Amino acid sequence: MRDRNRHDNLRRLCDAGLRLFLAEGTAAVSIDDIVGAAAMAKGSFYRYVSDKAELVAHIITPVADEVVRAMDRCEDALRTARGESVIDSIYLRLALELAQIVAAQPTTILLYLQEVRAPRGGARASIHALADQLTARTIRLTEVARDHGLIRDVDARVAALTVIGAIDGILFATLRGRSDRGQPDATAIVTELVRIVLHGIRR
Amino acid sequence: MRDRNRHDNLRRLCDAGLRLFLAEGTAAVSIDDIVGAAAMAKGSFYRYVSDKAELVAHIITPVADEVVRAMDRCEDALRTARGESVIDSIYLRLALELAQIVAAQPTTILLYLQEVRAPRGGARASIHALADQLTARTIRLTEVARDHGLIRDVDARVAALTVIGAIDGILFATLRGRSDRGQPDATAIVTELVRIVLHGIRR
Amino acid sequence: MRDRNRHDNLRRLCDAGLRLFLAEGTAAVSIDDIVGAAAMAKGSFYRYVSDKAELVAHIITPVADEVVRAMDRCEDALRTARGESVIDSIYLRLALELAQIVAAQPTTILLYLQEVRAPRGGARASIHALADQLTARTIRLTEVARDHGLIRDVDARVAALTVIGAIDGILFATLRGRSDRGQPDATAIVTELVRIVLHGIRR
Amino acid sequence: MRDRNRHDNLRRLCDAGLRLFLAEGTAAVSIDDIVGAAAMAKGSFYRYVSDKAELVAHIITPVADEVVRAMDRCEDALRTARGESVIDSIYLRLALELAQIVAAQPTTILLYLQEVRAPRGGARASIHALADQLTARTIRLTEVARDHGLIRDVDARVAALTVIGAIDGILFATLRGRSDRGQPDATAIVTELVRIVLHGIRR
DNA sequence: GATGAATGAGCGTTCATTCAT
DNA sequence: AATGAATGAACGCTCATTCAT
Repeated sequence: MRDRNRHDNLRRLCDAGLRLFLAEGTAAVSIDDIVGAAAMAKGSFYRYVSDKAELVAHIITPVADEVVRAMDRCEDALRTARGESVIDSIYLRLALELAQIVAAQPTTILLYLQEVRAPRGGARASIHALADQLTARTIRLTEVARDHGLIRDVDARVAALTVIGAIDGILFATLRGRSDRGQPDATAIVTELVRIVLHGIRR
Repeated sequence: MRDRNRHDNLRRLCDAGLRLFLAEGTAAVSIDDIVGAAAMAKGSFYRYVSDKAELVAHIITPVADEVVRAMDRCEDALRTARGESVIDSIYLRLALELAQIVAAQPTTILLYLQEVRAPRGGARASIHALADQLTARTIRLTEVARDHGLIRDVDARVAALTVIGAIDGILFATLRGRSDRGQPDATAIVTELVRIVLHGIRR
Repeated sequence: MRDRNRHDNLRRLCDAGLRLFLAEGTAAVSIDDIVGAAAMAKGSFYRYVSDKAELVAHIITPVADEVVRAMDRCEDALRTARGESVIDSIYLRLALELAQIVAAQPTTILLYLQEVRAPRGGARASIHALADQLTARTIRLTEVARDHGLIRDVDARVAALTVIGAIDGILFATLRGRSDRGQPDATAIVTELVRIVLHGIRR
Repeated sequence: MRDRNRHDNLRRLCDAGLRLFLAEGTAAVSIDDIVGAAAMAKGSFYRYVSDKAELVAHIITPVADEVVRAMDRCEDALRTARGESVIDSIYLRLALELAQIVAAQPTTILLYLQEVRAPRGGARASIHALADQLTARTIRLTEVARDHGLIRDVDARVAALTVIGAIDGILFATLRGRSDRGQPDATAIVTELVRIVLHGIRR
């Protein structure tokens, strides 16, 4: 009962925070704004999180963990894979898993995309932590793919950043566009992304 | 002489502001920080600009105007163009002109890319104004191209946002990456961008 | 049984409070700190005492009562005493009784000495109450002594405050010094105090 | 003119702070209280000092420096002195110099005495710094005196702390007593102190 | 009786903005 | 024209106190 309440209140803070962060940016939202939107006293905020950065982390981390796990599974699968068609399906699977995450949590992903370009600092530690994980894992994935002869023999780091940049840009444009007028459509997004990635990188 | 002085001081504010905005984000930089870095009294700030948003505008607008003019020239040329090879060269010319702007003002472009995803509000009016202009003109360019049968018959708005998203993402990754370790290389960036755009959109 | 529990809990609060008050001062210790150190819920604090001042009173008052009773006994004895050697032994007896209290409750006495100089207010009501009692009784003792011709014919108030000041200062230096490195030694303290008082005041 | 103003305002803050600190203790006085008493905006406080501790330091340090210098002069004089009467006059001179400081700045000295017993921490850094200096120098003075055979052959540290404790206690009782009903009388205080010190320590 | 969640006033501190010099 | 002192609203955060469970 107590735990239930605690969980509910933390959820209300996260929901209110996410909504406000998307509308005004993490830097412009005050603790007062958040507790006001969550219909809660100011002091209660600090019962659930130690500061705004931790609230952002509560919003980001679950999704971040899912994303990182999907990429790790992809990397593991690639390391033992043989045959081009198998490898293709491994990448496709990653794309589908990521698309499901995006479809399930579009607003959290949008928050990430919205804030990740801001310089480190402020309440964005968890956002840049995810960015760092994504960068490192994408570089490793690209190295594995190149070592399998799947993609052009390019600098893995440059190719990885380019891919991330493109996906990130298109995803943001899509999600922000949708969020401006309704719910995002996961299928459309995934189609777009897979097309871009495969067209841009494959030899 | 008076004007000369005024111009120099405004320039110093812009330079200091740009440097700080890139390092910490527009939201996190105080007027005190700016006048401190510009070695100027706080009161003088308000003699040159009315607030932080106007300083950002002073930094962004010249570059924004150049970008918009280049796109307008491209649109004008396209409207009267006949023959596929001519049209190809018109697009290439746009790409080159934009690349020159990026190469000439990489930090200003980086500031734009860094801040454009943050929600409207704060000191970002001029940044979102440029974003709006870019979106509107890219959509029009896409419509013209589609009407000429140059690109696949897609929703012009979706295609435009996708292209902007991809360019924007790659450009940011490139510029931020370069700015982390030295000066950006315009030629490399142009090559990358042209390749992406042509691969992703042409039929 | 109920009372036993109540008494134990109050004791735990007093012990935790005394330890924290000595380490950080009554003003700097929060109710949270106290219940945390006493391993008790915050709400329980208010079941046992109404606020921090009352907790301080629970710590101070028992010792204060002992001190006051010893002084009262001394005063009573003096009022009926005849002969210088008798009177000498009455003073000596007071000194010994006080020394026993100090030796039995050095930390409580140290808390008193540490806080008594802070202005009235805060959680110090009981501490200043003891100070007031000490002052009043010392003045009366001095008056009695002067009336018996035992000490120089000085302003009793000035002499009393001087004696209190000196004892208080030396006692604090001794107790704080000892508490810095171990348990205080009652005998040494008594010796010191008696020497000072008798040297400083007697004719 | 600007400097004049700055000096005046800092002075107003120190005066208001000292008055409030004496009335309520440094811990209980808020910045709001201080700027209210100094008839100044809250933000101005931070133009003159960085926090409450620095304001206390501004009040204490000038007096602390005078005290320390007087003790250093005494120590220097003692190290080269020959003959008991010379040495006596050196101590007397120290007592007079200290008495002049007390007479000139009784409220600052009272603040020191009032706060020095509170545990380290809060805004008391400068107060404990002075306490440390006094302790160290008193121990050295006592060692010199003992080495000259001027005082009983005791543990210099114990003797020093005892002397400080006694002076400190009497001085506080005197100053607080006076400040309760009027201006302190420097001559009376000095007489009392010299008598105590010489009676208590000399062989 | 015991708990700890909830509250909101109050704290120290920062900052954009104004204005006398 | 240039300065930087002055302002006070607003921020992040703490805390004594209350009260439903």
